[in-house]
Amino acid sequence: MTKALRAAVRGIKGKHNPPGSPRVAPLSAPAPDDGALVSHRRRGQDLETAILDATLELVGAVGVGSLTMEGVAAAAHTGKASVYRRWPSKEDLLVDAMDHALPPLPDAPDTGSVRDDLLVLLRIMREAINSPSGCAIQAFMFDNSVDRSLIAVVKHRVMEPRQQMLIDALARGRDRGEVRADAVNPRTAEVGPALIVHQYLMQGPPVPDAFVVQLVDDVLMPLLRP
Amino acid sequence: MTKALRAAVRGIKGKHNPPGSPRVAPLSAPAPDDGALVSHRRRGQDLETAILDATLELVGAVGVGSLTMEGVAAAAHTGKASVYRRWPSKEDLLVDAMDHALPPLPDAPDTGSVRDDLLVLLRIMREAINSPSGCAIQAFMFDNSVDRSLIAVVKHRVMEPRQQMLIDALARGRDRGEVRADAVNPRTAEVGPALIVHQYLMQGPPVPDAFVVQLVDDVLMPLLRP
DNA sequence: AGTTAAGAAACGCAACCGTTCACTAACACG
DNA sequence: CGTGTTAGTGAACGGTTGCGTTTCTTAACT
Repeated sequence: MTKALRAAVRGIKGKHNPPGSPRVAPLSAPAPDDGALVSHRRRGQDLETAILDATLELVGAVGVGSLTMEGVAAAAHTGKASVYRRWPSKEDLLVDAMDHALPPLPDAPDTGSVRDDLLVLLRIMREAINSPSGCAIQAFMFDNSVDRSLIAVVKHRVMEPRQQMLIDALARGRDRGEVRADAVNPRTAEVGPALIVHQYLMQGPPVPDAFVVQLVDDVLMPLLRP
Repeated sequence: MTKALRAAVRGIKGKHNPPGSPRVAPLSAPAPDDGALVSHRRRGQDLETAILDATLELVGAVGVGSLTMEGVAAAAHTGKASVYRRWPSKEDLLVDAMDHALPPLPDAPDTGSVRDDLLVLLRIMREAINSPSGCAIQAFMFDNSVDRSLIAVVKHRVMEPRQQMLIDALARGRDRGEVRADAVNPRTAEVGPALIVHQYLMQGPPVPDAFVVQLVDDVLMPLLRP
C-alpha cells in the first residue's frame, strides 16, 4: 500500500543530513507536576495516526504551501521531535498522510438499474469529498506546487478505479437496454465526478445529497437515455 | 473594475502600520556604472503591469500559499520597495493581480446552432484556462486558505456571466427546437465548464482543443437532444 | 534644474526548519 | 514487582527565509 507512494517520492527527493556537532548541555530544571488529571501520553501507532490526521486537517485547512511541521506537531498535541522521529521531511510526511487519507475502494454495486448504481457510486464519492480526508486530497491534488508525478500516483489509485466502476455500471445498463451504447465510455463516466468536484469547488463543502440526486436525474439520465 | 474586488478585501482586512523609529544611516557607496547596455528603468503603469504579471505567474507556479513579496519583486526584476510603494500587503497585491487577470467578457455568440454556440463559448473558456492568467485564477480559487468571500467575488464576476451566456445559448437552441426544453437550466449549463475544469485538474494544462470538440459532440449534444 | 520614483541594499523582527538534549511516562522482561 | 529499555514531551539551539521598513543613490520625467 504505502510502498508505491513512498517509492514515488523517494526517487524524486531523497536527502538526509549527517548528525551535527555536539553542544553545551543546558542545565534547566523544568517545573514539577501540576497535578493535571489527564496526561495521556500516546505511543506508537496511536500517536502516528494522530499526527497523520493532524496533517490532513492542516492540509485541508491551509493548503500544502502553508503546511508547517510545527503546525502539525501543535495540531497533533505533540512535539516536533516525535514527528521527525518518524518522517525525515515534510514531503515524506505529506506522502504518508495522503496514503493514510485514501479511502478504501467500495464494493461495486449492482442494483439492477443504472440510476441506482450511479446514485450509490456518486453518493460514496460525495461522502468522500465531504470528509476531512477528501478535503485534504483535493487541496493536495489541486496545488500546482505539488509534484505532478505524485499527483499521478494518487490519481491512479483513487480516481481511476472509481471511474472504472462507473464505466462498469454503464456497461451493465447498456446490456439491459437502459443506456445508449456509445455512452459507455470514459468521457461520459467522467461527467458525474466532474460535476461533484465542480460543485465542491464552486460552492464549497459540503456537497449536499440533493445535489447528487439532481445530478443523476437531470444530467446523467438524460445523457444516457437510448 | 478594480473597485469591487478592492472594496471586498479592504472590508475584510484593512490594516496599516505607523512609521517605525529612525535608524543609523548606512554609509555605503555602491559600485559605479558597469557600462551595461540596457538599464531600462521602468516607471508608473509600465512597472505596475510587470509586477502584476509577475504575481500571476508566481501564483500559477507555486500557489498562493508560497507566494512571497520577495519572489514577486525578483520575478518582476525590481525591488520590494517598488512593490510596497503600490500595495500595502500581499493580500492587496493578490487582489489587484486577480483583477488584472480577469479576462474580458466575450461577445455573446449567435451562430444559429447550439452546437456552434457551445463550441465558441467553450473554446473561449479553454483558451482562458490555458493562459497564465487562467492558471493563476485556478490556483487562487481552489486554495482553501483564500478567503471565501474573495472567491465569491471572482466567481460572481467571472463564472456567473459566462454561465449565463451558456444558458442563453441553450435557450436560443430550445426556441429553434434543437434543445430539450427542460435542459435549459443552470445545472445543464454547468456541465461544459465543469468538464473543462476537471480535465484541467486531472490531466494538467493545456486542455487540447480536441477535448472541447469531443465534449460538445459526445456529451453536450446527446444531453441536450429533445 | 527640480521633482519624482525606481533600484539596491540593508535592518529588526518573526516564523519555521531540522536537530539536540534532559526529563519522564509507558512498556517489557526476568 | 522491581528494573531496564524505549520513546514521547518540551524546550532550546543555530540557520534560513520572508516580512515590512528605511535609506541612499540614480534614472526618468516636468
